[in-house]
Amino acid sequence: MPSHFESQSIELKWDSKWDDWGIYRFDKSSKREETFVVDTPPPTVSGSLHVGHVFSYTHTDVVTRYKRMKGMKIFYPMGWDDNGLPTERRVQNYFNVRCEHSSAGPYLDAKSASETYKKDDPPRLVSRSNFIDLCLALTQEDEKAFKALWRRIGLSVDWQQEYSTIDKHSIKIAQQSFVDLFKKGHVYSIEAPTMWDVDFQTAVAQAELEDRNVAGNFHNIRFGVEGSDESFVIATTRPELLAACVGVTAHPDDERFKHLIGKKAVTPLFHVPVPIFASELVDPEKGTGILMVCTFGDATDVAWWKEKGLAIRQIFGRNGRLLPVQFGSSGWESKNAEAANACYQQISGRNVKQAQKLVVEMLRKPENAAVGSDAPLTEEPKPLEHSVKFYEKGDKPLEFITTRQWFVRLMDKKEALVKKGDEIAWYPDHMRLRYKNWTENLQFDWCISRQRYFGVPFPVWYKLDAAGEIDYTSPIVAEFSSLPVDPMSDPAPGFDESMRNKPNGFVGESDVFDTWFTSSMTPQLCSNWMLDENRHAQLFPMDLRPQSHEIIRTWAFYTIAKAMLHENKIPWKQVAISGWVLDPDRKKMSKSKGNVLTPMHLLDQYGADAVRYWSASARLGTDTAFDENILKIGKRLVTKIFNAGKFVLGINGDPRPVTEELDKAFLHRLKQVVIRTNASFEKLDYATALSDIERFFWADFTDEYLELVKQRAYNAENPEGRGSAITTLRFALSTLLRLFAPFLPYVTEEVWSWYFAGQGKHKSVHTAEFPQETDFQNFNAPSDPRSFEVIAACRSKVNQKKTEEQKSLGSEVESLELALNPDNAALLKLSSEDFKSACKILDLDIESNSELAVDEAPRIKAIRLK
RNA sequence: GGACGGUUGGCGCAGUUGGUAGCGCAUCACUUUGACAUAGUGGGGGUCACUGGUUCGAAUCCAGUACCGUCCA
Repeated sequence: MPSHFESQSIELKWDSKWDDWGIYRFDKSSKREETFVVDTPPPTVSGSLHVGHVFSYTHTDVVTRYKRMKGMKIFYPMGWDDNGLPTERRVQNYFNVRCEHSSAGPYLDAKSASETYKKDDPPRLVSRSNFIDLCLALTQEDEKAFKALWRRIGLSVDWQQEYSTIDKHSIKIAQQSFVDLFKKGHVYSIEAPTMWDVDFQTAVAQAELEDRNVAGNFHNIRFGVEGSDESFVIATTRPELLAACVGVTAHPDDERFKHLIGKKAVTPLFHVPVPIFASELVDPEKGTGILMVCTFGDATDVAWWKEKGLAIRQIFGRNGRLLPVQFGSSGWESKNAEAANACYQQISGRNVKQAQKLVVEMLRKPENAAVGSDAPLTEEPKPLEHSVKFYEKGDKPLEFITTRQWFVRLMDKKEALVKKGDEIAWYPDHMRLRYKNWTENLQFDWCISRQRYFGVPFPVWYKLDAAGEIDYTSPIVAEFSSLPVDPMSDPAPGFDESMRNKPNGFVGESDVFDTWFTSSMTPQLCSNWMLDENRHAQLFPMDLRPQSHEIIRTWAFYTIAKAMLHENKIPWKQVAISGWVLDPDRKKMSKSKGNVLTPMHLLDQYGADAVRYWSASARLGTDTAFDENILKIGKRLVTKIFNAGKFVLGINGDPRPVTEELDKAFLHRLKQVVIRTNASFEKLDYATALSDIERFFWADFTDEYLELVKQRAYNAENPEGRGSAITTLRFALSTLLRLFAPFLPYVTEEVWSWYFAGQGKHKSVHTAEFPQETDFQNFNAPSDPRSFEVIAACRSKVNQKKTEEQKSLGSEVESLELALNPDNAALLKLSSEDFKSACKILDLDIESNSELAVDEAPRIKAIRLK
């Protein structure tokens, strides 16, 4: 036996042995009911590694290891979420490259791209396929780092079930999903106002939005009323949209504006007549109580546009700059086109900020008024803070821009989706409310088109008419059998490649799927949905879905939606929500705050088991401030297990039947812990299980029982008593190692290997049976389970005395007269030899005293210390 | 503004169906005793955020308030 626990070498040793033995490999022949299937949310590999990863993935592993020891066949895959914008951004920065649809340059492989990298050079343009190759190359590097971490913390993943959300198989399943939804009528494409990020130049979905409070200004602007001298003042935070104004609205009950409803307003600067209508959505308290409706300031503008059939005046382009517009032409009527165009000339081509500044300047000029001779801006802009929608990864406010996008129809299925969520068991239960609230408040169908490159392509082409115009009304969708396809390089069915981009030919859909469109298929990616019926039946629905709470609206929601739309099923039976790791000041860790902790140095310093201990001591759903102290405690526990194992297995002698009252009473207590631990695990409450096991191990086993039984275990003159102790010690150690195994796989395996691996059929503790109540059926019950507590209380009394007298605990007691309640006295007599030897008492007199209550501590009547 | 979670010794947390407050860390004193000083023994430290209510009895149940956090608008 080694004298010290060297975590790093022991981790390496077992990681490679487990791999050789294949103990985590999935048994393909297992039946569904004996299989435990884990859906691992693949981490985004382009994100940085941090302790949060270790934290939540350990939770899954602990539960999975428990299930494995309970005899379940485990399916535990690992995936990498590669595709999507985060990877594109990382690749752009890492190699200093850019990609556009039309771009082409000399081909750069990853090696030459990094060798020729120069920070200050302008980005190098590469072709779409070149860019994708670079993305693939970099994600493969990132995967290696993640995989090394997963192995280091001992995740019991079956590495033969590894996948990436951008590999051929995943592309095929994701495209199958689209084709299936298309055939069922659940997807549609439409040209409509869509939330658009002007920097990334892509559409985004509701789930990717973030409300941010930003500083803005209320601008009060005077509008005219057509055919009169009358005027009124609207308030807006977005004066730059004045040229896009298509209406004016006030609350129907607002007496100030009632007489205007039905008339036409005239805008300043551009002199455009627009309808004035009433709407309940207007808050009369806000601003001036009357406001302008534009193409499109926000979601309410979109709603009014739809409801009132307003005009569309799109002034912002996809790059967030103002498009050229000709007032006086059709759709751009103006009462003074010349003045309007003169004003617009100044802002055309500008971005939002510049345009706003210029418009405000123009509004200060009286000659731009719609009516009267005062400046249209009636007072200085009033600063305010208001909430604005951003793409969660973006820096500029989103614009609503009219573009053609594919959508999954969800708005008509909210009720059914809520019902599906209720069929799933959520841990902790209150997390189901997050799902429910999100689903009920859904406002838009799911926009799944992204104008990006590194993603799964739509399996879609469009016909071109004789004039070369795209016909969007009857898209050509690939057949299942032809998948995967890339419509940008594969010709549409029925066409030859030479007909691409030609009149009467075809064009490929250049957009890719929202990354969630693929990520929401992880259960089906693993079960080979539509490709292997048996495997799908064996693995789907899955048992456990672990994830964190901020992605309930995305990952959980979309996955539930997909499973419902495809097969009207739930994707998993249980969802376990891990909390967040906060920094020591209870603040969320984020790159921008610079408070992100990486895990590797912690693993080096404390060992994988200690890091796992820290993770597993946090309950599901609870956010935890990072506390290095817990790692120290974990490391101490590992050392203690190592030493206790060394001690127990270092005692030689023949095991014999358990006959001693102390041993029986101790085993009885151990049995209670086993029962409680199983119950906790069944509720996925691994944290309570760990704390129960730990407390029992430390207090009852090492501090109490080991000390009490030590002398008897060494006593060759009492073979029965010694054999009883050895049986009890080994059984208890074996049980405790197995109880700890899901949490601390390395130290338990190490100690297990010294003795137990050679004894039974299990060379690894991780494939041994998890302890259960029936393990104890061959042991006789103690006379009274309380005898353990009674003897412990007596020992404590003697220890107290020795400590008071500043004696060592190993010092001898010449004589002791101890008074106990009569029942307790009888119990102590059953184990008085253990008591005497443990406390080094030479002469013991036990007095039965009926004045003492059963739960009262024993009383020292007389003691003589040596 | 809506929903959810939290508030227990200096710090981090447990407290299952209401019955005299627990654990770990830290702290103080002591002890090297056949695994472990990364240890052991003993001690000190809390009117369980606040206000009402139900009850013989409330950290626990009910109502409200305050503060912190998260999610959503």
